[in-house]
Amino acid sequence: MRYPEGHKQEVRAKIVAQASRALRRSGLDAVSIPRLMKLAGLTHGGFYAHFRGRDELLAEAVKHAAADTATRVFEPAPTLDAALDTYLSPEHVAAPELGCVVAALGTDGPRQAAPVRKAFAQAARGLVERVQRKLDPGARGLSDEALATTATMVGAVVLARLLDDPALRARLLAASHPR
Amino acid sequence: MRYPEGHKQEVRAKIVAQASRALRRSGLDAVSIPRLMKLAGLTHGGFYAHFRGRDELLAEAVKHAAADTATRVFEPAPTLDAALDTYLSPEHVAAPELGCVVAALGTDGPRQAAPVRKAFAQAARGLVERVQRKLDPGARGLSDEALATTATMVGAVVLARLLDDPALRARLLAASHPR
Amino acid sequence: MRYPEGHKQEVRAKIVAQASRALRRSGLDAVSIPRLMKLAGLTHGGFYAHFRGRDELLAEAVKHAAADTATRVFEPAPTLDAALDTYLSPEHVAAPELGCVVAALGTDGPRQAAPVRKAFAQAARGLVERVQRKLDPGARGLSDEALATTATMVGAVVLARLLDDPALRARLLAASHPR
Amino acid sequence: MRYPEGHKQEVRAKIVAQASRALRRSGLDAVSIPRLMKLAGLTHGGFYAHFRGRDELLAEAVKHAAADTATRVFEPAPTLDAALDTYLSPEHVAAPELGCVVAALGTDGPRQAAPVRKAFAQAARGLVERVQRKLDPGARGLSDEALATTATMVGAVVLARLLDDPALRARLLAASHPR
DNA sequence: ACGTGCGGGACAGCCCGTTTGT
DNA sequence: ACAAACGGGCTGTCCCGCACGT
Repeated sequence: MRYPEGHKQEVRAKIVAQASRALRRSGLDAVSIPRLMKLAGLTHGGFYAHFRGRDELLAEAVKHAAADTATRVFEPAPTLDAALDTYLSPEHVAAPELGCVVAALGTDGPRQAAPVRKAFAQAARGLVERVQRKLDPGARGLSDEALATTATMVGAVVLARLLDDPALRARLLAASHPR
Repeated sequence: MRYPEGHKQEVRAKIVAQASRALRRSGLDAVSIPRLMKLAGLTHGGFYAHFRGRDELLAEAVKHAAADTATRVFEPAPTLDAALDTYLSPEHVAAPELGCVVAALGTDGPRQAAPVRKAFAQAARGLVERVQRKLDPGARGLSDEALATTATMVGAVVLARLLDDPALRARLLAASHPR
Repeated sequence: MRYPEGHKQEVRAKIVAQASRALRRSGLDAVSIPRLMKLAGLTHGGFYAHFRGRDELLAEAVKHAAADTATRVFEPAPTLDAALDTYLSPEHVAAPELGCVVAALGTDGPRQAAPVRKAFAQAARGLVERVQRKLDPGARGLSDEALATTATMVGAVVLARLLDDPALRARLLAASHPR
Repeated sequence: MRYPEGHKQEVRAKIVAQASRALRRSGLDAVSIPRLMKLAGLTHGGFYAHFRGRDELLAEAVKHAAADTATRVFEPAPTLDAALDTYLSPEHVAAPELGCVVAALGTDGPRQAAPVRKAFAQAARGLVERVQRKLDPGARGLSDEALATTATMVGAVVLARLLDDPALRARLLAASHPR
């Protein structure tokens, strides 16, 4: 083979990782295949060796971003309180490209093609499950508390990113923290 | 004037109204000037007689949508509870083109050009103010409760639109209702 | 009446005069009604109070330009030789907006709508007649010599305007002068 | 490559050829990129893969047309007389899209952007050189006779196309023929 | 696997000619 | 006589998807 074993998987992962960040920073429409491939150090021509089309990449990138949030926010946190400290921090609000894909793109999800929409749905459900697990690791299903808490934290980050008054933004984040 | 008095304002209003609905249904990027003008019964040629450019229209449309939500959701409601009944209803979730612009496009706001971003910021603040007024009509400033409630209701609608399980969606909406 | 007697004729004449110059300087397509009316100190809306449409103005302007050439080039000249001195001068070549409309726009004539084309045809025939009159004031009809001389002088100015070598241009003009 | 070897050159040549004809028939302004590409069997989206912009195409098309005239008029002609028989023929006058670009568009040349103007200048000079070569194949430089003859033949075709009297047109062409 | 290049399609912004009402 | 407004066209740009060759 011309390329080392596992090369393809590496490249694919690199593309997805770049897409995952670019999506959250700039939105779904702003990220084009040429730009994306350039970020991955390639040209746009090779894209279709890795993905059937744009939507397949987007779906993959949304999944990647969701997993990224789990790793960055939920896994290190010992309690829900600690997870919310991170999720509702000014840093998370200021760095959407590294943050929660649901807060970054949630409103765009329902408008996408089926595969992408599915990925968003799974990301949303996964977020609630993460919260649930912190609330009660042994529980089965999703509690009302987990649902409401997730709604609040997502809404708080969305609203905070919209507001242009830093003081109000800080108050909103604090007020949205259960304790 | 070629057209009756106030014709221009009518046409401008019609364009803005169409934009306001189209935006919330299809997202900011999906609505193009040709499509928009066609919805208003015109062709794209005359657009620049009404607006300086695309962003001016978008800003206007966001403001229109925010006012629309105030009219449809908050003004008829005697109490916050009643307003939330409407805001968190399945009908609101299912009809984004008639619903809250913050829930429909919130995550896109921060990525827009300054005039549009400003309109989003004002819409977000206006939403909190509406909630505040229902909570305590005489209050000055925004209370923590208003901020948190707004975050919850916006997040609940965003999340509900993402989820593809109707039962879970209904539970989420109910759980996000303070009472 | 709101405007003094003869106001309309004056305005029409001003528009035609501006068009006549603009045409020869910039070509038929480059002269737009808005620009033209602004040059005449008016807004473009009133244009159709003076002309049925664009072509009527163009035809008028071509006629005006043809008469202008007669006045500037042929009337002051005592002989054909003197007329050619003017027609083939570097000044005429350098200032198309004041020069012969046939040399300035000749090739565009055949592509215009009927009324404009007619005006060009008349301008061309008039040019030959002017030459004929200088050659033999008493003659009836057009002589071969007048036809050939006109062809040469028009072609010389067209070619001279095309060439970007001033020395060659001067030689061309001199060589195209019968004596 | 997706397309056979030399495909791009073929497509570019096809576009230029269509432009070259359309230009001479309809004028520089009348030929738009969408129309042109449609004539070449393409859509206007791909145009900028072949040309930097409109002016690059126009310059190319003018050069192509000049070469076309050389091939059609001058190369087959054994003598200047024969070349003039063709150049001053009713057929040439009636078919500008296949004829001399200087006679078809000469007056538009000086009004174009630099690259196009240059191409016109070269076409004009080339025309004189062709005449010179027929007059005296061994000569260096351009003689007065070649300059004047070229002016006459160009002017005759321009004038002939302007006149709407077929009989007069025929007399003009005959009278402009040196012998 | 990847680079290059091409074709179709869409859009923003601009300008123009014309109509219609005042 | 005027002015606003509308319909239509065009340029330059971008993007997606694909077909090659390497």
